Amino acid sequence: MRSSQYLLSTLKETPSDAEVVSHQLMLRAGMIRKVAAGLYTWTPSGLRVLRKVEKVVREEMQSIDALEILMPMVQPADLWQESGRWDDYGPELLRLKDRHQRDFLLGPTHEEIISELVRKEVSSYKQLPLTLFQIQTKFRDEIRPRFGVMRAREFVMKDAYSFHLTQESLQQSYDQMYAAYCRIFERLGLDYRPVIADTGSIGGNSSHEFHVLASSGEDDIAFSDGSDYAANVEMAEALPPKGERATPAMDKQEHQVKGDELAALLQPLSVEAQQAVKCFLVEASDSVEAEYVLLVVRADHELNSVKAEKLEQVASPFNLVDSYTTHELHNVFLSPVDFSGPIMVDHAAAQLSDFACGAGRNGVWFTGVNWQRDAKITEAVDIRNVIEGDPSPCGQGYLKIARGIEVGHIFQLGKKYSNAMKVGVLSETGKHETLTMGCYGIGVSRIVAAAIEQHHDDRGICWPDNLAPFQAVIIPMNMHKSARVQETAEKLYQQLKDQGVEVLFDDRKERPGVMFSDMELVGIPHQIVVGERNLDEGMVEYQARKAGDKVKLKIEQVASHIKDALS
RNA sequence: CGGCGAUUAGCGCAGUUUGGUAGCGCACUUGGUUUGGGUCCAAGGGGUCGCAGGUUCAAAUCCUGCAUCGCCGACCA
Repeated sequence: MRSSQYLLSTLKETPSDAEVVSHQLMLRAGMIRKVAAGLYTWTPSGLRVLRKVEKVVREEMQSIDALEILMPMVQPADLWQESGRWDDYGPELLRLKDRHQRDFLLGPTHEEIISELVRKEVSSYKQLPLTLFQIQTKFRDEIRPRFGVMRAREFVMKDAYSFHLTQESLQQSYDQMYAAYCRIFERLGLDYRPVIADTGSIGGNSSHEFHVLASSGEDDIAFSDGSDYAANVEMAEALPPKGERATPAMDKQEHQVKGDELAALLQPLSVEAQQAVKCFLVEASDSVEAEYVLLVVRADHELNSVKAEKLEQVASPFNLVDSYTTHELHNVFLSPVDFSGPIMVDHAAAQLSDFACGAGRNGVWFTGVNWQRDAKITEAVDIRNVIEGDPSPCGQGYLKIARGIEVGHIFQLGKKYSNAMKVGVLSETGKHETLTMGCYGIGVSRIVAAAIEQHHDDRGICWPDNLAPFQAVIIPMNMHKSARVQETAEKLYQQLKDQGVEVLFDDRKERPGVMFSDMELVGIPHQIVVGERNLDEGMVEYQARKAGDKVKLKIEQVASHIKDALS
């Protein structure tokens, strides 16, 4: 490709609404342009990269015999009514009507459509196991789209679905998919971690997320410094502290306090946050007689609502109740003392003695409170977020916490959808069996942003070879004044093209500085500079975008040198 | 959904307090100059100042409503 015939729309200035570096660079390098909140047009350079990601994903899916299909983005409501998700899904689901006033939706995911396909097309156990995938545009009406294509409303996703007669078969496909995902992220040159994950609203049993480690990530990942253990903080287990609770040494005392901020309130009491607890009022589930459940964690810890929601006593969906609206009591004064309903106490808080807590009256706190004597514990449970330095639940090492960008997620769905949508086959014994399912997603467009988060410097993007929009670029110095330079550049361009190298020939009538900075911004990994300076010796200059040091090459060596660098 | 803020040329912004001819930098076009790291000079094109209504002799500027976008929070794969 000649840059004079290419749309190379680079920007010097950073658009003001781009916060994270990948968003800034994608705009500056002319990869995407915003159409509306969370909606982007992929321009030629951006699309080239997106297609590279798709290519790797597609190849690895094919390598485990997953079959590619393409399902519609617009889906009829009746299938979603059948699975129950028409009602379960919130405003994130964009619903629309056709001209006959029939209900449709823009697909955020495709379990219903694939279930509909498989129940019609697959009728015998002999056709199993079966894995199908597609690379499709999804739509989720995110509350707050941000960070460019990292969290867009419309995005490209690879989604795969597998169908099995037995759990063992599902486990087998799940393991294959897990391995394929590892190969994909390795080939894409990403620093990633598979982590134990929450199954979220899609439901099911086992689940792993694949995270690209980056400070701009939106998820906290906890991982052990002594083993391979890694989990989303939502899921990472906080081990109960060892040892016995100390015996009470203080009497319960009442204190008038000012303000309603925990830290400010503790200071005059001379109580450390580790020696105090905070309480949360949540709706109780039907299995409990009380209306509310009280959740208690140590004041320096954070409540983990994913864990709390899984408690039998707590209503799902998790609903935090504002005690001010219910009892005219500010949340900070909620108290386990004299609370009538179930009191679920985090292990660390349950370990405390002589601690401080709210008194159940506005403006009053207790010190010297002790469990059993002053307040009951219904059950000690794990309902807090782990923090850095906690012992790893795997038993080896301590936890560290890093930010991650979720780029892949695999689930063992079980029979959630196949039951609801009656997906089954006749087994060997002639009996009807409901299938068990797995589903496996990769955020294809998000990967583009994630890769930039990991591969950039102050001049622009530094693409790994497998992702770069072009593999090599030829930058001629003053070609429009020098016939020799032009001739050599043209010759190299032809040679590289003939060898199948994706090469950009910067034949614009621009000053060298402009070309250098544009090509570095766009991030083309291999640069050839053709200039009068070296032509007398029959040489040109080679520079790798990442390493940066310049090497002189004989003109004849260029093509093979680039080929070697790429392999 | 709640709080805050923004909306003026393709991009980044000034002008709004105190109403009176629409500005700057980058980008773009033309000519010249320069040529191994975003040259320099000159000339030029491009705007219903987000939309609608109101006040006024006169509104980018004051008032009202709406829309869009962003940030923080809550929520959510």
